[in-house]
Amino acid sequence: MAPTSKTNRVTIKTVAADAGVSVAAVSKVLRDAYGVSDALRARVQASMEKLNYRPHAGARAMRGRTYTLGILLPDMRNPFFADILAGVNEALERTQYQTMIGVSRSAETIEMSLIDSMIDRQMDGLIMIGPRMPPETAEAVSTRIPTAVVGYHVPQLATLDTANNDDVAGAAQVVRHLATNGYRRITMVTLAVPTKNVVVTVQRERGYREAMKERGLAQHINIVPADQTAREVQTAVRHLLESRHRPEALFCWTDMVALHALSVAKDLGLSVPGDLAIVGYDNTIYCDLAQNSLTSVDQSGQVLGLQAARLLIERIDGRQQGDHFVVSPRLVVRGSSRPRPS
Amino acid sequence: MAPTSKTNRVTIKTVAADAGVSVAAVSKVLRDAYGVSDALRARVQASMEKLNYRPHAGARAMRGRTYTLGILLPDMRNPFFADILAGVNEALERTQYQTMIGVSRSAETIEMSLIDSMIDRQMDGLIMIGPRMPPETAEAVSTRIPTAVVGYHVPQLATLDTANNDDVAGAAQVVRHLATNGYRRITMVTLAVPTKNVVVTVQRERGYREAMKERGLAQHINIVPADQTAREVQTAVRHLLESRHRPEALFCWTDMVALHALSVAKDLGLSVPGDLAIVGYDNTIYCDLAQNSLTSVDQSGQVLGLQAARLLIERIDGRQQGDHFVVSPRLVVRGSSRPRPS
DNA sequence: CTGATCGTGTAGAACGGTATACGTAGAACG
DNA sequence: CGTTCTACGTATACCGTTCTACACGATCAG
Repeated sequence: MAPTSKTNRVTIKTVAADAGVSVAAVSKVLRDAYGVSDALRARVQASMEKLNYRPHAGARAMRGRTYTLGILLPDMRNPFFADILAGVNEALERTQYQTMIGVSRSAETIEMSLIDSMIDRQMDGLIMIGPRMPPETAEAVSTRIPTAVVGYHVPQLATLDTANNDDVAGAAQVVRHLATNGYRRITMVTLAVPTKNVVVTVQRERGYREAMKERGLAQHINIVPADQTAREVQTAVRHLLESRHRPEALFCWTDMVALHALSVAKDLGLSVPGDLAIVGYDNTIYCDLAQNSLTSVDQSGQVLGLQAARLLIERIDGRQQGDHFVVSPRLVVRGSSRPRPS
Repeated sequence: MAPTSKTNRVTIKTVAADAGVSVAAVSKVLRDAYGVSDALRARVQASMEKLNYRPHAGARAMRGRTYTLGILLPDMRNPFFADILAGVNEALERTQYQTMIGVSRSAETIEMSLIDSMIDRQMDGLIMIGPRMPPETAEAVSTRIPTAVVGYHVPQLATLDTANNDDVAGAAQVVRHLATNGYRRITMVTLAVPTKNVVVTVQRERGYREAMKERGLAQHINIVPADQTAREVQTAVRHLLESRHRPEALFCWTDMVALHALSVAKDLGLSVPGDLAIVGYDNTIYCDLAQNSLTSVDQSGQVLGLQAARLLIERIDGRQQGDHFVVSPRLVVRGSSRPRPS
């Protein structure tokens, strides 16, 4: 038996009685609704304070808003997501909204079941971060609940809002930087997902491809997919670095992969960047550690999170057309991609 | 206006009508309650399936359970917490329970407001991970909502359950290992928090102190506090490594600190472990990367999470006495603490 | 002076479930 | 054969809010 301690919960009725007004009046004060005098408001607020009243979210969910936003995260391990969350929190600081996080472990089935349970819990809106679902599904979701999405390219949709960095440009910057520093055999390590244009990795692959052609390196284009797990990544990279035509540089779709690549390189006795340059994406805190000194693309996760939250609230408040925020990525050069000794 | 689309929501009434039974009967099936025949159950379940019915969490919260557990996390950046979450998820896989995560950013005020909002949302129970609050507060929380806590030492309390590793033993293992490998000036880098015995860091400090004395190194005992932020940690470590009597080894209370220490050491041109041994705690995924090769203490986050979830559900189901799970930590030796060259 | 308008507050029906109390039919029992 | 028990279902009060409809007094326009 869950001890709901029904004995003496302070409800809206208690407050109303204490303040000597009707329940409806208290509700109005709570919702900041029209038709309350300053005097009444003050009286009610004093009572709420005194009784330490807190509205019951479940009851609220029956009719109105819950003032809770759901956040869908692919995994807990990527520190980049922490930046995004920080931005979301910043945006919500001055509002009534709270967040609840769900972790999908990058599986579409878990993703969908989490979305369902967020809807069951009457979340007012949903922020999805790098979802795995196809765009039709995303659109379907957005018709059921106001939705904003980070790291997912669907600028054509009007039913949901997006916040992205320009992944094509970011990847292109990486390639140009490496090419300028004398690297030619640049291989990209990407994520093994069904090729859908909406996913950030596919956008980065495009940027990589285009920039390689632009620099006359088309014959060196090589995109290697690897799964999310540490083992998969390491075996893929190891295989690559032990091959006869070892790449001169690796462009990894995310920092975590780049860190694994650094590890494998070190294991194989290769020096970075002497024998191999490595570049990541996201510019997470680990890049700056001296033992990594990893060149990476900063896509301002905090800004993305902040904008996504802002857009979502606008939409909850009634906006109908899609709004799509884009930030320019910025290459942060560190030791792992210093000019190639000729 | 949030589109609550009241038009055609499938409720328990719809299901009851479709199955040709009463609302109460459907509710019984939902709750797996006593007094339903197999035939009725089957019929109702078929209807629910057909109509794609999903119970409304808010409505449920008014009287019964929400089947949702709140999880309180100090921060998103420590990968150790991902292990714990994995364990919790594992434990809940076969149950009806779902989780909602809140991040307190290590601030007691945020912590308390998150707890309040979890209670407002009628969570059936709460798992707190490494909370910052004093034990009296934790006890107060546990009287309001069934609570299990990970990484928080309050074995004397009966109102809440705990899952811990033996932090004293873990720290002692580190010191003994370093001492055996020839290190004498072993300094501990800990977290700057008000000294409360319940916190893991304080327990680890105790283990460090005891083991140092045991090995006759009492005169080298040195515990340096540093805040959670990257900058604070780095300046503290830098100050330490530039001092006249530079320590021979650093025992860091968590891996993140150890990684920063590695970075500072590399910056200062110190070789690890040649000039300085470094040991962390938690054995997170980063320890195993070759560029870190960090000796660390494994406290099986997954097991802790799993046990915490198990204990919490037991308590929700009515257990009154406290249950306290303890796992033995295991030292994982890597390159950063190899024997000292004499 | 009359009716309309405005500002403020109240009453009470939802909302979608849960849980209690109770009805009923058939079986078991003496 | 009457009584009690058991198994299964139903009717309905209730949970704590929101929100629509409306009441009421004061002010204002004509």
